[in-house]
Amino acid sequence: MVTIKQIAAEVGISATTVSIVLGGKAEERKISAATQKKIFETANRLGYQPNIAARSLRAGFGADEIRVAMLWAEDFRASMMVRFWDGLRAELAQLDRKIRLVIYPYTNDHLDEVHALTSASDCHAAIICNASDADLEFLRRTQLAIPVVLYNRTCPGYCSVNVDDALMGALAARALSDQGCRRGVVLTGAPVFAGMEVRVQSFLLEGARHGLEARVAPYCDSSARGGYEGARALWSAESGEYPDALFCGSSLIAHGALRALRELGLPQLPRVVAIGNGAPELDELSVPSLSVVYLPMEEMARECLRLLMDWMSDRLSSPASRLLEARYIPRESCGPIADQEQKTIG
Amino acid sequence: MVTIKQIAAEVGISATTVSIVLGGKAEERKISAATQKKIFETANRLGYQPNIAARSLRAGFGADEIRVAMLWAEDFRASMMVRFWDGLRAELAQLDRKIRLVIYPYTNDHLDEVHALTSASDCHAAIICNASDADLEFLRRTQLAIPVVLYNRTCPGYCSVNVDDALMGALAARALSDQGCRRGVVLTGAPVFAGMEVRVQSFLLEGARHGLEARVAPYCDSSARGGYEGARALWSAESGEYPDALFCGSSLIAHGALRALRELGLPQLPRVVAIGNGAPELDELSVPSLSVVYLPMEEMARECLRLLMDWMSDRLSSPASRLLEARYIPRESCGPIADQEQKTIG
DNA sequence: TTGAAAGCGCTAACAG
DNA sequence: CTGTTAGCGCTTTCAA
Repeated sequence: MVTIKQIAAEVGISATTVSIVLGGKAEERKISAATQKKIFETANRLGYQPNIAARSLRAGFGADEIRVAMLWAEDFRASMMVRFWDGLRAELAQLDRKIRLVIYPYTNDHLDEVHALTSASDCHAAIICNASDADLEFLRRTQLAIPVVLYNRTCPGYCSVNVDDALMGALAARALSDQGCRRGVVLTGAPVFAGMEVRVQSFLLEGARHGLEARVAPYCDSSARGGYEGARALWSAESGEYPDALFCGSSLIAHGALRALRELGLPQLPRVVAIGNGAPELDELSVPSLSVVYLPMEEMARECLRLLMDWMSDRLSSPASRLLEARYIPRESCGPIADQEQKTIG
Repeated sequence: MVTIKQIAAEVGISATTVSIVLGGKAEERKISAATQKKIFETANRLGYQPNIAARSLRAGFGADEIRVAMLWAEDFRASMMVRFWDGLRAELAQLDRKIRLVIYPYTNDHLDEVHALTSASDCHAAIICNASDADLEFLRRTQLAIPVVLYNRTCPGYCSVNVDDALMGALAARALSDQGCRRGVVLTGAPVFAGMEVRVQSFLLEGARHGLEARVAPYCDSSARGGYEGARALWSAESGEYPDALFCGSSLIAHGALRALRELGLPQLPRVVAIGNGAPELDELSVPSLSVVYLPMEEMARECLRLLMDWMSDRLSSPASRLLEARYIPRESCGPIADQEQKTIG
């Protein structure tokens, strides 16, 4: 990288003068127009960019802030980023410490390439979201340079905030079976981590236990369009009796599916339950409104940050994990669970 | 802020040793357990946090990256942040330079408190989104320390990327009047910048010109719920003839309104057009699917970044503005515009 | 009108 | 086992 020293050498002048000119203080320091011109030209020619770290160090600014990285996989879940971000922001507002939150997009299975984790010179701490199995494997065998909390994943030696994936699947099964459903379909995207499969397996198991026979449809794209096309294909292929229950891996998939089912003009719509990972607002207003097993993402984000603060300030003697509760929220697409004591299920 | 020097002084030891211990190299450097203990205790007691700027400078890491701030107002538009962020990410992938994008949330009317803009020691450049009129006034009278591009705002002396607000309103009016609508309502949130009012005024004007008499409803909350409640109130209050056209200030508002209108069981649904600032995917799949005047947010984000790069590398001799095209996208909630030459409207 | 020197906080090399 | 020194890139005195 080109520095003011290099520019100075190139022009045949001192670094001080270069700093003055590039810092916009040429007039008050009465630097000659000729010198200014040469400096600007050279800076542009060499593609000079100031070193931010050097400037902040010198200015002393930002020394009091704690920089926390929010690692978010840049895939179909990008649209869900805001809920998590919102949760973190809400928690920040409560905290006394000055924290700067920085989003680090990363690619699944390439967490090992994120320099901020393996060096301590980029961030003070990090929250890792959406880790894939390969990413978890990397974490397991690596000693990171900074304290970290995992969102909805577990890994030995790490703090984490989780929901009970098995319970989520079971709740969905119970909701549908309690409404009298007997033939179910699971429509979901290709699993990117073990928990997704746990949800589905648990759904199948708990369903079977309550008279709901279900099968897993071919994986669809994890989007509204994926849900639309997936549901359309499923119901079009059906020759005999239609399924009376649909369990979707995400609310986006469910919204697409609902639209498709409606278009098909079926005599009777199946009941639908989804993992509620999207904006609740949209789930409430779809036609019909969407019943979900609600993923308390904002609350989990807040908990991640709290845990991280505790972990950083040594209030925790060893890595801790916290489990947050996933609730079933009945809406029009599927009625309530008969048994009030949801937590005993599974 | 507490530094390793202070810890060293407190313990009665050199800064080097403190650095070694806190850097996790105590074993290989054979620092005595007693010293380590004292250092850790003191660091915790004083609440030591390493100075990131000093570390990066020392490590030489990050010197090659350009840090760009994305300033986004933390209000109801937070949910729209992802589209913009996605657009920027797409453009980043094309660029040769190594750029680090950092989201800086700010509060409208308080842009002047964003230190990153007035000091050059935090970021190399910034993209300012959602500026309010007060924020623009601040920009007008201030000489910022870093190059900046404005998203969907204009301000003398600044680069900006815009859409034609008047055209957007006019397109909505044309779509509705071309479908034979005669009585319209505008449902929108309280305007946070002049462009929102321009859209509405232009809608009213172009409507009147084509036989569509419209009025502006009381401002609703800028959310799906706001649209739901707003539409419900409007149609419930109606005694005589119902409006046959609805123009919504955002797609979220429209989705709420659609749901409300459907619930009311009207003999005939009004035609609906919204400013398409949400995820197109959702507009396509609502019931009915939503016709919008599409705000090309991702494309605008990319253009912001391109403009910023040009501006920074001195390829522009003076601030430039670019205008992107807003298109009407007919879906089920309102048919097409008869005149193909949309751009001549207004 | 310009330059020399000091120092922001940290760590690596080297010396005891 | 621990300390001294130097220097990362930059800006701000202060001196010429």
